[in-house]
Order: sequence, then structure tokens, then C-alpha cells
Amino acid sequence: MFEVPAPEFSLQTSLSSGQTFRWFVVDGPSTRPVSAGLARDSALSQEETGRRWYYGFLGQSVVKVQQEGDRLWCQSADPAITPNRIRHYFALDLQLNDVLSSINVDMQIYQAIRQCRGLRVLRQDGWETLASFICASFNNIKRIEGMIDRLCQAYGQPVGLNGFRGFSFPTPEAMARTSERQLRALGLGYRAPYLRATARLVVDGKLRIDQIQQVDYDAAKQALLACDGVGDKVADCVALFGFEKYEAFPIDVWMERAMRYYFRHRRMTRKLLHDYARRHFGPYAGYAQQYLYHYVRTARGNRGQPLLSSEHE
DNA sequence: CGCCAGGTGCTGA
DNA sequence: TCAGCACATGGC
Repeated sequence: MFEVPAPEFSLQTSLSSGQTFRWFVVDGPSTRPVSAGLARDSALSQEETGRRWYYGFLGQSVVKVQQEGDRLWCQSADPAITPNRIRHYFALDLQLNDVLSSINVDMQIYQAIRQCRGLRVLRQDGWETLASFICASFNNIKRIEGMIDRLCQAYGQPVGLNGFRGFSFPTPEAMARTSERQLRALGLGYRAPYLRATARLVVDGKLRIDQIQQVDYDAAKQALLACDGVGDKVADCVALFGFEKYEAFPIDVWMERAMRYYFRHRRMTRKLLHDYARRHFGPYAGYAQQYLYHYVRTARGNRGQPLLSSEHE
């Protein structure tokens, strides 16, 4: 067990903001893991909720994390999981106040920041992020989590920590080896061939995951768009959540709702919103996106938008 | 039951 | 370049 300073950070908000699909809480007497995103509806007080243990993966290693005020308590059986590794994954080295100041340019984002302060864009594994967001297209978060969970059970390695039992995320090799038929059997639907084709692209060395980290946003996006099942939105998600491209600004139906604020009665296309947002928010537009996204999905009475589904209540 | 979900690829103007 | 359409599946 070790401790990591975590100022200006909310673990719960960061894990439940739709950027990651594989953090769990083991609540109460039942040892059944529950998605971190769904775990906030229990009768626990804010204080207790803040101190819940979250189980997740950094690469292939299981980690257990709990927030207590301005610090994290962490545990892992893997010596590779060091305080620095934790700090990097949760982006705790980033000066969040400076980032938020840079994007705080209007009342809409101001409200989002006020409500979601402490939300950080995680630095997730590139391949896992790519594969996950191929599954995420035209889908809802609950089912995405289920699909990915079944993928891991079928093709990952069993790992555990204390009472938690899970499966690591499958390698590109494991996914390239399987068949479209088997993937469909896991409920992936029409995404099955996309996922397999993308895994093959990686295995064949035609998409170099390790190089995307080094290149700029435009080059990264271009490379990602070459994958089957990856369009503008998914490419932006993967660039932002998996490769630290903070200019990326993914637009889905929730962002269309959030950005109605800027285009009252004007006609909106996703390309228009994307180009506008990047100019409007600047080099950390991706942070603005994530704050707005979480804001419209959790805020009540947000200018007449429908209230949230039970998923987040 | 019908509608919705962190959209993409294909087609035809 | 851009609108219109099909596409799997499960939660609500």
C-alpha cells in the first residue's frame, strides 16, 4: 500500500465520466464488481462514496485505488505499479488549474467546470482505448461496458487482487486470432468485423500504436482514421483518451446537446461544432469537451434538456 | 412495444 | 463535399 498526492482531483468524477469502461467497485457484502460509473447511486454519503475502493487496470496490472481528500491510497501486487505510474495514469502531474483557466471562456463551460471540478483526462493504454471506442460507436455506455467485459473474459488473462477477480484486456494478437463469428457471439454486432480488422492492422504492423504517441494530433488522427470502424468521433476519443492529444474534440449526441448553447437556432453539423470548439477552447479543447460531456449527462435542468436516465441518478 | 445509445461506411447527387 | 440510409443489440 502506498500513497500518492492528488490535488485538484476527483477520482469518482474522472472514472464515471465516460472515458473509461473498466473500473469497478466491490460494494457491500456482495463481491460482485459493479461498474464505477454506475456505483454512485448507493445510499452512501459523499464522504463514504469518496472513500470507496476502485479496482481497475493499468496495462495488465490490477490496481486498487481509494481517494481520501487530496491523496490517493493505492495497492497492487505488481512492483511496476509505482507512485509515478499512478501519477501518470491519472494525469496528476498536469496543472489542472491552468488548463481549466485556459478553457474557461464562456458561461456554459464555466458551469461545467464548477460542477465537475477535479475531472481529469486519464492516460489510458492506446490499444485498449482504440478497441474500446470501436465498440462504443452508436451504442450506450452500459452495453459498451458489458461488451468489453465479455471480450476480456473470452480473450484476456485472469488476474486478481484481494477479493477482486478480473481479466486483463486482450492483446491485438488475441483479437486478430479470433473469428468474426466468435466476436458476434459476444454481442458485438456489426462492430465485430471492424474490431478484428483493426487488430489485424496492428499485428501486421500497419498501424503502429507506439508511434501515435510521438506524432501530433493531425497525424495521429489520420492514422486512426485508417482503421475500420473508426470515424471522426472515435478517432478523437482515442486520440484524447489514449494518446494525450488534448486538441481532440469528440462529438457525439450528448455534445450536440451541450453545444446547442453556442448555436441557438442555427443549423449544426458535427464538422461545424468540431471546428468551432477547437478554435473557441484552444489547445486544451479536449478537456472542455470532457467537462461539457459530463456536465450535460449529470446536470439537472440544464436549459430544458431532459433529465438524466437512471444510469446516472 | 418504440426509442435511444460516446457513429461509421457506403451510395448517389 | 454532403445528405440519406443500413447496420446489431440491449436498456429503458
